[in-house]
This record gives sequence, C-alpha cells and structure tokens, in this order.
Amino acid sequence: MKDFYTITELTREFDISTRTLRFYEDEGLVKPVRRGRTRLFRPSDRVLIKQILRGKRLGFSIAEIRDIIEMYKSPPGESGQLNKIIEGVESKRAELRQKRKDIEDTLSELDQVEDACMNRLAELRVTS
Amino acid sequence: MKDFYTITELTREFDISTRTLRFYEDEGLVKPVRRGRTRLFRPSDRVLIKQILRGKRLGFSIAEIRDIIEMYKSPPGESGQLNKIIEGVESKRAELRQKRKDIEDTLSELDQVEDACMNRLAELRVTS
DNA sequence: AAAATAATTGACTTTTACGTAAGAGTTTTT
DNA sequence: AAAAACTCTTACGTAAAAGTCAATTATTTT
Repeated sequence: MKDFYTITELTREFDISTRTLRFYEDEGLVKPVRRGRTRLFRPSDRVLIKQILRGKRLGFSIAEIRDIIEMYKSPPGESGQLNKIIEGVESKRAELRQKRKDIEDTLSELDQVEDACMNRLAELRVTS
Repeated sequence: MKDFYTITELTREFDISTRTLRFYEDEGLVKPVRRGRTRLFRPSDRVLIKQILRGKRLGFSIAEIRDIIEMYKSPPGESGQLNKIIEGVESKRAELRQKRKDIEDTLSELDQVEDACMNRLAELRVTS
C-alpha cells in the first residue's frame, strides 16, 4: 500500500476534480499532509474519499456525510457522549432503512415496466 | 378515495411547501387541473408526488426523477421505443443496486460503531 | 359586511457543491 | 533550457431546488 497519493492520482482514481478534493478539505472531510504547499493524501484520506463518494451516491449532503464520518471516528469518550453517538447511529440507520425500502419499491416498479415492455414486444411479433 | 386535493392538503400530508408543489408543476412532474386559477390535484398527482419524494430521498435530481416517471408512463410504442425503455430500466436498476450496496455497507459500518460504543459502555461500568 | 384564511403569479434571494479562470510557483520531460 | 505537466491560492460564476416577499384575488368564517 502506498504511503501517499498526489491529488491528481486520486482525481483519476475516483473521477473527480482537484477542485472537489480541495473543497472536501475546506469542509474538513479530509486532512492531507503537506510537503511545502503540496497536498499529500494518506491511505486514510483515500478511505475517507470513498466514504464521501458513497454518501453522495446515497444523496447525503456534505453536512450529513460529515456527521456520519464523525461517528466512525467516535473516540472513547464518556458515557453521555457514547449514548449520544448510539442515538445518532440509530437515527441514521432508520434513514438508511427507509432508503433501502424506497429502492426496493422503485426496483419492483421498474420490473413491472420491463414486463409490460416485454409483453408488448411479444405482442408486436405476433401481430405483425 | 377523494376526487381532488387542494394544494395545502398535500403540503400538510407530505410536509412540503406550496412553492415546492408549484415548482414540480413548472417542471412538468404533476399536472393538476384548475378550477378557475386554483389547482386541484387528482389522486394520480398524489401518487406522482409520492414517487417524486421517494426519488428525492434516494438523491435523484428532478431530471432523473422525470426520466423515471416517464418510464412508468411508457405507452404502447413501437419496437425501437420499447427497447430504448428497457435499456433505460436496466441502467436505472444498476444504479439502484449500487445504492443498495452502498446502504448495506454503510449499515454494517454503523453496526460496528454501535458495537464499539456498547463495549466501551460496558467497560466503563466495570472500570468505574 | 368585515376579518381571517387560502390561493394565485412573478420576481428576487439563498444554499449547496462544486466549475472555471487568473496568476504564479514547482517539478518533470523533451 | 524550454516546454509540458502539476500544483497552489484567490475569487468570481453557476445550476438545482427551493425559500421568501409582494401584490392580488377568492373563499370562508365570524
């Protein structure tokens, strides 16, 4: 595993722009180290980028993605803190389950559309 | 089932603003009939609104939602058209499956976070 | 009838998540 | 050494999806 990735290596791997990565840094989502002014991304940043992009695909905003990532980093902390985190996890989980249900519903509607198209195609082959 | 819904009935049911519903009309997603200038939404519009909101929860843009809704309306059409629609369905399905995988991955990471919190809490109860 | 409630259109504003361009410094390749 | 490629910061621009406000018109309730 590489120690560091340059910004363009990552833009190529994930098909995003340098602007996007710098934006994520501004937003505090990644924290590349610097050699001079140049950013050097560590493997951990790379993992974060994957998580960010996954969050984006699911329609989460940067703020929500930040919240989720914060959960992952959940430090030891004291009892109250821990219970807060667990609450947060519960709530995100509910949201994700809703999304999953939305997906199942949409998928089955798309199945119906496809069936209808197939039937119509079969009909066309007979009729014509 | 009601014949018509007023705009505010729907804003209350779905917790969205009138502006949002008018915006969806401008975008051609719903087509309420009019009594004078006043919009009257039919049950079919109500179903469309549900589909729009579901699409939004999944992070689809209005344009993408419009595409999906168009698929549902897929009319008889001729063979070429039908195949185009089937292609579209396939592609959306792939996208949805990716999202579903993203959800599963996120859910299991959240499970890990919760486990870690629970363990830490148990530790605290013993240690203190 | 007066007052409150709901509806309309139109226009301007806001937020998010970057895109794009300018100007300059570094490193690499030819 | 010159050109190409990569990097940086700063700053203005933009598209999407509404929010907000104004000025009117209907409808309903008191």
